[in-house]
Amino acid sequence: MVTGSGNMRMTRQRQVILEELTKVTSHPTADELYLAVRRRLQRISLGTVYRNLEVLSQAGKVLRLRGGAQRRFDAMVDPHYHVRCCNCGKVEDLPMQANKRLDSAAAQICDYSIDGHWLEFSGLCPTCQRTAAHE
Amino acid sequence: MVTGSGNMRMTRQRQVILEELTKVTSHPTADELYLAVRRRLQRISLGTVYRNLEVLSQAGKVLRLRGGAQRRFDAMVDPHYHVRCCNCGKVEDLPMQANKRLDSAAAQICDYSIDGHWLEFSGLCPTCQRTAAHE
DNA sequence: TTGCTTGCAAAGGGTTTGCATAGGA
DNA sequence: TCCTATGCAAACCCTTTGCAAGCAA
Repeated sequence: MVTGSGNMRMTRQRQVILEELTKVTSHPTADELYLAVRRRLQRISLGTVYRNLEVLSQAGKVLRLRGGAQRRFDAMVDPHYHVRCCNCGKVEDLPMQANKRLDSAAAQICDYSIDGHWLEFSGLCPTCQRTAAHE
Repeated sequence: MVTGSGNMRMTRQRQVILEELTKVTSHPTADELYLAVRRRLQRISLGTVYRNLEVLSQAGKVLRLRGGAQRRFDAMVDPHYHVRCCNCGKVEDLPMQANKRLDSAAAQICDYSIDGHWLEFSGLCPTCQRTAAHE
């Protein structure tokens, strides 16, 4: 297990980053989160946001999304799935329960010790569907 | 559909890139592939490799893997799943059939027009399991 | 001949890092 | 006090791009 929250100091910056991330469901990038946090801590630096997101995700308090060109983050750390719009890149949570049976199935057909999976759907979001229809 | 192979010229570079990618199952990065291709075409540039991987993936002849810090590619374009070693980053194919029912399930619980999904397992590869055991 | 492709090199953009200072515990 | 965390800015790394020359069709 690599989920030790260890001796992590709860600094004001770290706290505000976590609070702002918890406020939204938009899976912001580090930069988007930086903009939000800066409204409360004017002197915070982007580097601090990156460093804290790294620390927080190692402590299991933040989820780092896979895929996409840019890294995205989520304060919802319970296993869940996502949909990503293949046109605008938006990512949303899916109210679908993570299926642990997939892990056992995978474990049976390969020699890895499976500890989880990532499932992401892709498609057009409603907005982009409308845009596409007009073309 | 955006899968037109269009009027793509089959240049020597493009052909060798595709051939070298087809030879391996290691899901190489652009740079790794560049090294392999350069053994046959000494003057090829990394930019050309990137450009061709982009063109080939838009033509549906190459699969661009998601996730991970670096982009990886696969000549196996039929839908299939992967396992990624969370220690060394290696990616392998899984002999597991892609489950289309997942798409319908997702389509029912969100308003995206789903056109596919990405399923990737994570765990320790046999090599890293052994390394971990010695510590 | 036409215009897509290439090699080269520079630019881009997101993320990481070194360093002196600040500040939790 | 002790040591981690911060702000700042430079460094990094992968990827993209502009341009003149090359080459497939």
